[in-house]
Amino acid sequence: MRRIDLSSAQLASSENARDINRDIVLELIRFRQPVSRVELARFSGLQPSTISIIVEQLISERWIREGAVVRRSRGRPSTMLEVNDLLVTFALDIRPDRAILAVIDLTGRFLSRETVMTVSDPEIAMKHIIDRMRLLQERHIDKSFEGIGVSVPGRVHPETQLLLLAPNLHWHDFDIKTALEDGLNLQVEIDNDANACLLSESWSGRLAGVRNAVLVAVSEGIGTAILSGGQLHSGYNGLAGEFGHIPIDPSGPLCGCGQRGCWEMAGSSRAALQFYRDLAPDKPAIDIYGLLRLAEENDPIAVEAVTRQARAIGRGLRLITAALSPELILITGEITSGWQRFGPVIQEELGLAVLAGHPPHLETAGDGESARLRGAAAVLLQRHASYHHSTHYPQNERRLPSDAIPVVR
Amino acid sequence: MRRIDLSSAQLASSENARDINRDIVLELIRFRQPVSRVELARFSGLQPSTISIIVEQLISERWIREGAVVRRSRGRPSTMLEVNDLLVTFALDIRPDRAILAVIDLTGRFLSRETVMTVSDPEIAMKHIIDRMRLLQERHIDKSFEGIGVSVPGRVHPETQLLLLAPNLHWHDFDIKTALEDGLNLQVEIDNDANACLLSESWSGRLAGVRNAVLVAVSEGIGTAILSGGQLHSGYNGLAGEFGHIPIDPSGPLCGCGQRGCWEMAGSSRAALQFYRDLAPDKPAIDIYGLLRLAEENDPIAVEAVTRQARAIGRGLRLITAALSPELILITGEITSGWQRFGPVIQEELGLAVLAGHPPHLETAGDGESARLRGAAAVLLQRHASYHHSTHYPQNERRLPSDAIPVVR
DNA sequence: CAACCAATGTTCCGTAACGCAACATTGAAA
DNA sequence: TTTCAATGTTGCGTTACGGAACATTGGTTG
Repeated sequence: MRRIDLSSAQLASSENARDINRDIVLELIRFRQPVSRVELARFSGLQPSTISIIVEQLISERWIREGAVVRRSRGRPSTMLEVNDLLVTFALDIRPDRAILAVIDLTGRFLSRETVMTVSDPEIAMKHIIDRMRLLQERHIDKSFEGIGVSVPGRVHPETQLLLLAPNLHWHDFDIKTALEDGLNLQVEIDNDANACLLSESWSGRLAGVRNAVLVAVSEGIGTAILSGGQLHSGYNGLAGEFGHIPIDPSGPLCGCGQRGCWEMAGSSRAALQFYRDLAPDKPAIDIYGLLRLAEENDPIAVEAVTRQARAIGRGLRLITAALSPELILITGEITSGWQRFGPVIQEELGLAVLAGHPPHLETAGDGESARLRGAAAVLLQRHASYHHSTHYPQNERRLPSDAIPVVR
Repeated sequence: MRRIDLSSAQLASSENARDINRDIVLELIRFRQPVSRVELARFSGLQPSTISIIVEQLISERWIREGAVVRRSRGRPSTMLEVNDLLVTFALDIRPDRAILAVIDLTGRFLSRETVMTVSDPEIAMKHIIDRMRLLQERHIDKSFEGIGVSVPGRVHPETQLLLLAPNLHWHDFDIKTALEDGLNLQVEIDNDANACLLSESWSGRLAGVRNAVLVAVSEGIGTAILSGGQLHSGYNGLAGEFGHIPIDPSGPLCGCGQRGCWEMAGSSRAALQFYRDLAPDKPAIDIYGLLRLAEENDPIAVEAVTRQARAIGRGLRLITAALSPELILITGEITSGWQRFGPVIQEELGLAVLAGHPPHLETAGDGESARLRGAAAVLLQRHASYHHSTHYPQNERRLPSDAIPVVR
């Protein structure tokens, strides 16, 4: 299949081929390390000669390094290649009530991970975070910090990286990117938390071969991320994926967004707690983990509350399926800890899909916090790597005289 | 931005660059013809030497041809290049009640256009269509027919091109592609009618620079097509875009699909007629054009019926906006003929978007029938051109031994 | 214990791209 | 008739990848 939108396409030159193949090789090393050059040639389909050159480049750029020399029964021993774990990134997961700061290496391993503070005033919070980052840099003095990836519970403008929408976070009009860049002189990349989770799954190799997927993060609200054609769909201005505020029940309760019966108001963890309170107004207040524990202990009211939530989630997924027909739907959030019981409920509701074809596969994605942190790191590394290349091989700028392409707009 | 899904990526070689640049050049010629080689170099950013080689190739493949020699005040005259209008395609737009057959050249001009028949038995209908096509081939004996593009009111499997879902068309289990291929020995490509309309807009250059858009085809039902990242989003199995059956009003009437209050049941032309019948049960039956004419003549009941439809359309668009945040929403269908009056109603309802950022631009796309036909031609030409290249430059197949890439699936 | 040999990785050459600069072409303007 | 400005072509340098010959290496084998 050919790209449709040629008029805005970049010109191609032979360097493009190298960029693509280099990425493929790095990807292979990430997943198959330790791996020899000849194995890379076999796996990738590239010639050993080409692999050697690409590997030399990747080593000189410190993405990878030579490791053990492995002797087999016959022949020249192979020099194994592995990802260079001296390259690390900061990952910052900002939540409504706290922030998690981690140091993650290229393989996705956590070198450190700490809860930083209760967020109140963004200025103070950021100062605190920057101080902690300086300490971590000193502690990992042998590592090279490539930048800072940030996951936020809100929508971020793809260009300016300013917060556009973060109802659960009271950090409006605060420029996270600039604050961090000024504080540490590192590259900063910010993205939505659901997007980060999806990127994390992609980075981990789980989405290999999957070109259309949706990740649904069920927590206090519901956030979604869309993978379309193997790419994150951020929409114009980065606002895509707000399925959480799609009306699913016009007779439902009023949502903070002003509409009635948003999906969030029935499918989120907050909604499950509300169901529980409605069903058992006299019982003591609990949190979502308490509710799930009760449900696991077969407390009928708790089971009913979470089942209602699960049904609502399933109904929303049906809608997403009609809209996007993804191959795979990934769920993260607290409800995944009760998956054996409530996964089938969601699946059943999703299976009521009215249209032809199989419903999408439904699976859980790992722990939300780790996923968001790894995703934040992935966001950074993706952009960082691109930037890296483009400085090595300055792309020809396509000259666009004022009358170049008729943009009918 | 870098592609996420590298593990399924094809290897790149220098031929890729040529393919991309060749497409860019052909695109430029399509939009700027007649155009000289030097102009192409200026517009594209490629060197004149490179352009010469690419142009030579395109001429030898008969995509373009040399035209007039233009003398300017000074210097060597330019040899203008233009798209070769001897290359034509069949475009077939299958509708529930009829089929339209056209011959379209590379520039999108119609060389012929006729309504073929009332569709009943697909076997007979197809036989009739093939006969007409043979006649047209004889009539345009000087042209070279590159293939047949087909637009159908239903979903088509991207690989097998079999009808998956066509509630309004009773052609189940009939293999259109094979029937046409066997009948005429031409390449056949089929796609959904909404996708065809979107491709037609893209082909016409209207979507230049727009990477996220949604087209909404409002007729008896509602069909949508999604442009994500500059590419058609067909979803897994080609079933994406079924927004028409998204529940928008659970208390609404029962839809043929078994659900209650589907968007189609309030936003389609059929719904507008139903509104009219409900409001004026005694008035004589009319069709949608009659209703729109009445509305234009300020018949209050007709105005009310179409206004209800328009509001429903706007509500659905709000939902699409929350989900996908497109830059542009295009509307086709009968209601566009009352756009001055009802466009603002839709716009107003869309403007109630609860989220940050501007709502998408809302515009009409041209006449549905022409768009579907041009889109059908575009579907064919896109695939045809890709095929063409791949035979000229056989891509290296990427060897994938059984243990090549860990597909965690 | 030395020659063998199988597997790894490198080198060298051919081909296909694009960029760049010198050059050829052309015909009106001076 | 000469000049010259604009178009288009040719030839060379660089960067890709593919392919085959070659170098490397160390256990295996006689």
